[in-house]
Amino acid sequence: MDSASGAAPAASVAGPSSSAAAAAAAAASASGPSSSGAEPSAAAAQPPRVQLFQPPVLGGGAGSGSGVARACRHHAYSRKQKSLGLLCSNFVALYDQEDVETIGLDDAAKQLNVERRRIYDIVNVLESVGILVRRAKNRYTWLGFGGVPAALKELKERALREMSGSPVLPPMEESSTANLSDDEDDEKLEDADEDAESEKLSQSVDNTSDKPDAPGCRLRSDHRKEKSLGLLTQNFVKLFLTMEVETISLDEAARLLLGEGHAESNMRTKVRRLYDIANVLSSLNLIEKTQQADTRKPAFRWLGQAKRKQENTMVALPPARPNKRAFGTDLTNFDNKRGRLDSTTENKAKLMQGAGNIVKTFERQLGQGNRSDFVYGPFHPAVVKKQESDDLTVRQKERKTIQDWENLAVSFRPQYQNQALNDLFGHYVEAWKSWYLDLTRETSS
DNA sequence: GCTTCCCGCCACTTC
DNA sequence: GAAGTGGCGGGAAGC
Repeated sequence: MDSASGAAPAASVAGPSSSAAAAAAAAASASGPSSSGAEPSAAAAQPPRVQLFQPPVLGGGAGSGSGVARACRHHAYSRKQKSLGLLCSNFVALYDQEDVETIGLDDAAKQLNVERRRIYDIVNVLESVGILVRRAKNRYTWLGFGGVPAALKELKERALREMSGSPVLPPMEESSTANLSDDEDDEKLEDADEDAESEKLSQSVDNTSDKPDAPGCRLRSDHRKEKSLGLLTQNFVKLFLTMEVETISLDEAARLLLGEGHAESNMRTKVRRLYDIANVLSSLNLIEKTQQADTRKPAFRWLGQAKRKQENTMVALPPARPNKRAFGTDLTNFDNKRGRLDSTTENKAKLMQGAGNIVKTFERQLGQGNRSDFVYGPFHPAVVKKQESDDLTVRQKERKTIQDWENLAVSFRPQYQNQALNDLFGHYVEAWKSWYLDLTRETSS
């Protein structure tokens, strides 16, 4: 299959960033839902009805040999056209319709003209933020963006529960012991060490959705799950949710999620995955790429729902992103070598620096004069809030939220094994405290 | 030269 | 045993 030749009239890669997705969305709605609630079989048989941005097919979906694919690479190949973010936008445009209920992976792969493997990536991330849910093999149920707030809330609560001092693991939970034994049994010992050490967030995953099978299998699948993209996504999001981190670099995130003292290769792998996740999340407008103020390192800022005006129109339009790189245009130029992650002291210094930045941004938010701009939670309806900013009920709501936060701060007993995380958290507690005091004074007057 | 991230191999899981 | 799932890291595009 010659790929490049068939390259559909790419809805303009060069066009306005969102045009591809927008066009996709428009086209999608014009031509009706693709695999609407219809029967799986029926859906699978459908030819593509939606004219989405069609990247040249390379070595994928059609089962072409990778050699051919690579051979085709020379002309017309552009990563931008095949990015996960764009794919995600198209995916959302395709399925975010009123009458879409179920999604078949095959169908999706076919419609989007990509290989299945890529669909798994997208779907795993989407599932972890509640946009869809796996129903059966090959079948997902589309929940849409309406499912996001609940998912995030759930995520946050879970994270808080995990961190809230309750003994590291629920007795019956296999998590950490399992991890341990699993790791020990694992043939990849070095790997295991790192994992065992770094499960602070991962072990959290009370991913009980799976049937309690034979213990042996369980260990293995747990181990696998612990490294899953979905889980990593959740933990990444948790960083934003629980700590209200406004921006975080992928390096930091990887470090936080992985813990210190792990192999560099592990870090690299983690960061690679985080790139994947970040691209998807940013195409959902849940995060956006920015730069850390002083280090000028690329980082991601949590947008949550705050910036999403209306659920329905919020169909994954990448934030003014003329091209893939634009969203990360200013690539870091910090002249560190890859090995930079090895030095623990340096790590620590950097983390603290990062924490400083985060606190700064946090403070910036707080001190922004008109506090009504502050978004308490990821899904606080910022727009409404603005309108009613001087409304008493809003004040009360705020107050309640604040109290919630305070409760959190008080009841919280984060037990990060990672010292840096502890330090980081300390900063937040301080920030919360002063903010809370300040606000209490105001609201009660 | 470095960052970003696509691609597809292949191990593992599920049917 | 076959099909589905997805971790993983090589290596190339992009800057």
